[in-house]
Amino acid sequence: MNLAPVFSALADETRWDILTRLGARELSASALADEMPVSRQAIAKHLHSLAGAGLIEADRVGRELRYRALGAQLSALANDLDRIGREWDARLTRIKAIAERL
Amino acid sequence: MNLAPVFSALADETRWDILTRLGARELSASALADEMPVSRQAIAKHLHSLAGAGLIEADRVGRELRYRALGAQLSALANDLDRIGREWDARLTRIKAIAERL
DNA sequence: GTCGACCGCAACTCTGTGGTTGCACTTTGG
DNA sequence: CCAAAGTGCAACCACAGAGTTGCGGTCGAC
Repeated sequence: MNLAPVFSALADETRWDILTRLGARELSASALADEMPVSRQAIAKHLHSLAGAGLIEADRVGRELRYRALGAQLSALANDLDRIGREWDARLTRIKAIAERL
Repeated sequence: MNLAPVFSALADETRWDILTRLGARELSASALADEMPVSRQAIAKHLHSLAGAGLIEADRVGRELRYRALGAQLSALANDLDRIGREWDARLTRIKAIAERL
């Protein structure tokens, strides 16, 4: 599985800011733009890439789109990372065990 | 804690390629350049940013630097992400519970 | 001691993308 | 019904960074 695209979505400071705000409460693009120092269009682009990475979802409420963060996606990513990390360390300890047997 | 720098270290495809190779066995910059389609200097830059993010370490062996991936760092990151993801989802289920009480 | 392998630094190119402004479209609220 | 709020699309600018080439330095092998 290819993790780089998801990390690239998470790598931007502004995008992470947006994500944490959406983790705390649902917000529209305009509402986010009101409380952040960038234009609404910049926010909209970030929301698109975040949605593309499966990290947020939107619901229509009246004429606005309320976005919310999807924690399950983050947890799934965390699972993959943990698995990979353990693999690497397992290899190291295996090597070390062989070395000590000499 | 500021996660964006680590994310941006993980956001590049080539860097993941390097990381997974180092997860399988220790390699020098030149050795990596031999088996990858980019120059040694490009590899060296990636190794610097990966080391800066605490994802790899190097040992001197003769005149070469052998790099290895640090799985513990990945697992630590995984922990943080999982915690955050669960927080977000916990908030959602809390809201949903309140909504259903009406 | 010398040659070759490995590393590091510096300058340069070029693509990707985060940000902006401007305009047009839809929809709600009064 | 009309104004304003909310969104979307397009063109443009500016900077970051991934990649290259070139050179110099250091250390091991012979």
